[in-house]
Amino acid sequence: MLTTERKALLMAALDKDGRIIAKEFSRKLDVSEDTIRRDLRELASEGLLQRVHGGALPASKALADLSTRGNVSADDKTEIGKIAAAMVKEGQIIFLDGGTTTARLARALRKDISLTVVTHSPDIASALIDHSRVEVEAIGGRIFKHSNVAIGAVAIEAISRIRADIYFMGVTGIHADYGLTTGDREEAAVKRAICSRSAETIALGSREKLGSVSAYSVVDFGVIDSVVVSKRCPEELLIPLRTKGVQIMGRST
Amino acid sequence: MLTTERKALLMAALDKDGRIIAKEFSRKLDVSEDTIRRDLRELASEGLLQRVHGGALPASKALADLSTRGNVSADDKTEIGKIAAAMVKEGQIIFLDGGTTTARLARALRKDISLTVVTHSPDIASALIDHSRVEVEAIGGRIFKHSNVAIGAVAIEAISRIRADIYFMGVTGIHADYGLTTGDREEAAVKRAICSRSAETIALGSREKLGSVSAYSVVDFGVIDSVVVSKRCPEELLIPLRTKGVQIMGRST
DNA sequence: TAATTTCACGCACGTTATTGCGCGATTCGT
DNA sequence: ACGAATCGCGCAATAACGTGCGTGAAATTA
Repeated sequence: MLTTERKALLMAALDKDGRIIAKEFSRKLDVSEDTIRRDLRELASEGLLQRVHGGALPASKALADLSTRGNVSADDKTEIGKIAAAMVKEGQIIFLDGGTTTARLARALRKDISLTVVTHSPDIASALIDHSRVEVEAIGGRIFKHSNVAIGAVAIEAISRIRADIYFMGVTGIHADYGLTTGDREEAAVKRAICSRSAETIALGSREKLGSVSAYSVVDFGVIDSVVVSKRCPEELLIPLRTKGVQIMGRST
Repeated sequence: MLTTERKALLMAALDKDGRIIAKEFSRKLDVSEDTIRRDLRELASEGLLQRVHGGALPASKALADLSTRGNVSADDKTEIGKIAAAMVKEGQIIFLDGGTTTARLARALRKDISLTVVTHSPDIASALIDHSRVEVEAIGGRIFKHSNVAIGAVAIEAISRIRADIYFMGVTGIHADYGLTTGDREEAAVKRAICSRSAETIALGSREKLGSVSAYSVVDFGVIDSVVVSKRCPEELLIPLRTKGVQIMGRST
């Protein structure tokens, strides 16, 4: 049984059944579960399927995709959202990035708080519909499907007309040497534009972001004022950041 | 049964029925109620649904409107959405209004169709995330909470830079004498702006809209090209419109 | 051909996730 | 206000996970 052959069988089965259960295939193909898991991991890293506990699902299942993405360190993100929400003061103008962590922040805002939220994420805009005293200013532009935010020249132009008190930035990588990074060039450009229009920038860093690096640099430390992390976050991940003079928030509370 | 799969089923059921009853799913999927409750709790913490005693409901009112249960002329809207979606041709640029009927239109679009959708509704933008070949252009501006669409000068300015093939307009009133009307002055202004930038304007009229009038006039017949109605719609409601020379679509199919 | 490298695989181990159940608290319907 | 249904939480058993390591086969090199 060739590796490639086995992977092809896995993909075919996924296509047919809409799901793969690792254990089943282990028996069916008479290889160890580890091997199947390895295969699935590799196929997942190629984006051909979506790895889940117990097996795999099609990659295209946006629903499964979204819920899984949100599930990575979910408690972390909720906590960070709460901490960040507590930093917001009545009457401020804040900019909220797209992403699951900022979505938590939006939900963690007091229902009766009165402020202005600017966002280029349709999801964030929709999430704030229940906050009757929160004025929402949506930034338009071409929607980047991967993260569901508006990007491009139109978005950047619209951002340049805004002035915010705080920008809560979501990134995919926070690294002492490489600064803040994200997976898309245009998204990075938008984040930079927002930075330059905000009095204060605060990055939200759930555990898996710390110490990791993505393809495109957003800004270096120094541009951002602080990083919010959860209490759960191991101290050793923070040490490199502290040496860079980054203010860490949410630890001592 | 994979955990993720179960969650996906829950979301699908919520989408379809507009509610989830924990006990029912416990039996249907043959797992304990605790497991369902846990799933629901987790999905709720991700903002994907709203937890209630006994089960769960859609996360937001907007999403609740999309479910077929407990909605005014829901089937009507679904049917109209399908008819309108069938009018869209590959490669076109279409403008989608906010509202539940246009949301159904968006859902009714073929998953593999390739076109550009312009919208000032965050909900519509989010709804199209699964349509990987649909390019979404979001119009920014101040969000009008009542209908959750971008309005104001910023929105109108952004609209003025777009040129669309078809505008699918949602209104709250369609009346032979008063034309098309809606409940907000600024929303009416936005609709007019979109009209003027679209080669063709098609109004979507679920049954309860026909013959009713709202406070603010959008446009008169003559500006719009046709009205889509459902088969269920009583003929007598249409007679006044026919005398005005409005083209009625979706009846003879 | 013999030595060496590369690779796939399975196994063991410690870690994490999932699940059902019991319990006391909360909420709902009457 | 009261009984019943539902809830959240902690616990323990089980399943699944990732990783490091050893083995042996295949490929490469000398």
